[in-house]
Amino acid sequence: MNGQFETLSFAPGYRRVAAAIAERILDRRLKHGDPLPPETELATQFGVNRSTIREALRELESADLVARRRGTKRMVVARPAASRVAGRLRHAFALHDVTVREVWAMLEVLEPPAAEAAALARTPATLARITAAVAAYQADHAAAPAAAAGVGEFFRAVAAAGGNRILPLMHEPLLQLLAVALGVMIDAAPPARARIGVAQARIHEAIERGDAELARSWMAKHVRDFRRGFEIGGIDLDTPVPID
Amino acid sequence: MNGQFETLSFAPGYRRVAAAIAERILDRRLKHGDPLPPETELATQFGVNRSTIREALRELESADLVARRRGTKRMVVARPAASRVAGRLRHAFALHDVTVREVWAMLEVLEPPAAEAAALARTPATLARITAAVAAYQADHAAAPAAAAGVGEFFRAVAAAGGNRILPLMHEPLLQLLAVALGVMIDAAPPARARIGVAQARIHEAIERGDAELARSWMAKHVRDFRRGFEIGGIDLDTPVPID
DNA sequence: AATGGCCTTATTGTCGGACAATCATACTAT
DNA sequence: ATAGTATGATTGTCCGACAATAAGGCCATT
Repeated sequence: MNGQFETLSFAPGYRRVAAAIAERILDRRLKHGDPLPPETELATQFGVNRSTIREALRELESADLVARRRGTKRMVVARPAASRVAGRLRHAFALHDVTVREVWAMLEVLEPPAAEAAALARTPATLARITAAVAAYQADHAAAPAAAAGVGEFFRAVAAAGGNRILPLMHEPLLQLLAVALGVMIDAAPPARARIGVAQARIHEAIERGDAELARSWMAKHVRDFRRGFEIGGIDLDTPVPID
Repeated sequence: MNGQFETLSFAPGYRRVAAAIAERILDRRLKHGDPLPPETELATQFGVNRSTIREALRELESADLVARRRGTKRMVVARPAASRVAGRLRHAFALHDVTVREVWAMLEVLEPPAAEAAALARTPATLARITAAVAAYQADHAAAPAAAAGVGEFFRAVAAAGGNRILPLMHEPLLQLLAVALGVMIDAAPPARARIGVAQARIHEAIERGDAELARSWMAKHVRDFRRGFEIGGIDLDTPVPID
């Protein structure tokens, strides 16, 4: 505060309205699932025009703090689903020209602990999802895109089994970013497909038996293996991740 | 496709407009920093009313795909900054009632590899930031909030030194979520403050010397220590993270 | 009782026009 | 070169309007 004035802040009405509603949602005065008042009522309550309200609502809608169920009119308070937040993150990463190497390095950080946690916290339901993912991958030996999707589902199932709700949110954008590169890799390096199947089976087995250390080490090997696959597939690790 | 019709999708005009512009941005036809055409021109180009354009713009603005430089009128194409994305993620986590334990577990996953990477990829500039963070923490022995902020800055500096641009984006929301709990902990458990200082110094030293293994193990110990701090500070690990 | 048709009302999506505030720019005077 | 001034472009906000449609109540049919 040494003699300088702080920059005084303007804020357009639509932004202030959005902030006010967001605050109500974040401090739980508006709970998840509550219907929002109609636009006209919001307009009178805030003392602004309906157009202004609508712009604020678009902002909140884009932030996934409010949503509309399909084929319905009233808005309800929502909470951001993993997939939506992941999409936002994916955009951010893509626009920052994140490279395949960086995404892969993050997977190398996240997945082994995820497997370890899954082995410790598994339940019949979460285990079933992993089993299904492994089976689906091995059944689907036909198309590369399907195989790539199968790889993603396996990681998702393992992450979900760990019981930490932050992990799925964080690695979802990574999986989305890698989807294209994975497809290329599986197409170009046929042995990779088989090795992935073996690794999945081993990891699945370790998680099923509750052997955390084994699950971790196999997962580490599994992720490390991707790097060779990318190199064989001719994917330059230092180019920006390809977008769909 | 077995006899079921796919749900045919309407989409309001403002959403289609937003999607069209977003696509142009994501496929780089509109580059970062490019000015957007004025609203009236967009309206005629899309053949819709300016109100519709404005609602679409609010959506893109909230997604941080477009932004306005302070005190200027024209919109420019932007790319989501770390802080904005982190805020969005923090909201999502908070609304999902994520617990202190979950946040802390993620730090336990992310920070040791971050320290390891920092030791391998450090540069004079990134090292200087870590040095400054350690010094600031040890100078600021007065207020708990300041100390908590210092802890955050240390983690940020280490993450930035690793050179992977995804990591800072991912752990930023975790630090924001933990800020409150850290303040409480530092207030309630005075010895914790000293131990944190020691750990920071050791990690800093290891990174400076390029000793990746030492950096990793000290960071692991450092994060593990937080758990004890939380327990001593009377913070229940299984309650939702406190929001500011 | 459940189902489907019909009507009324409430609400949203979109439009057109309007106006003040203010940013951008060119021009002028010092 | 700098500061003032005039002009046009652009945004923020308002008003009023209307078609389309979701919500909800009522009624007849099965």
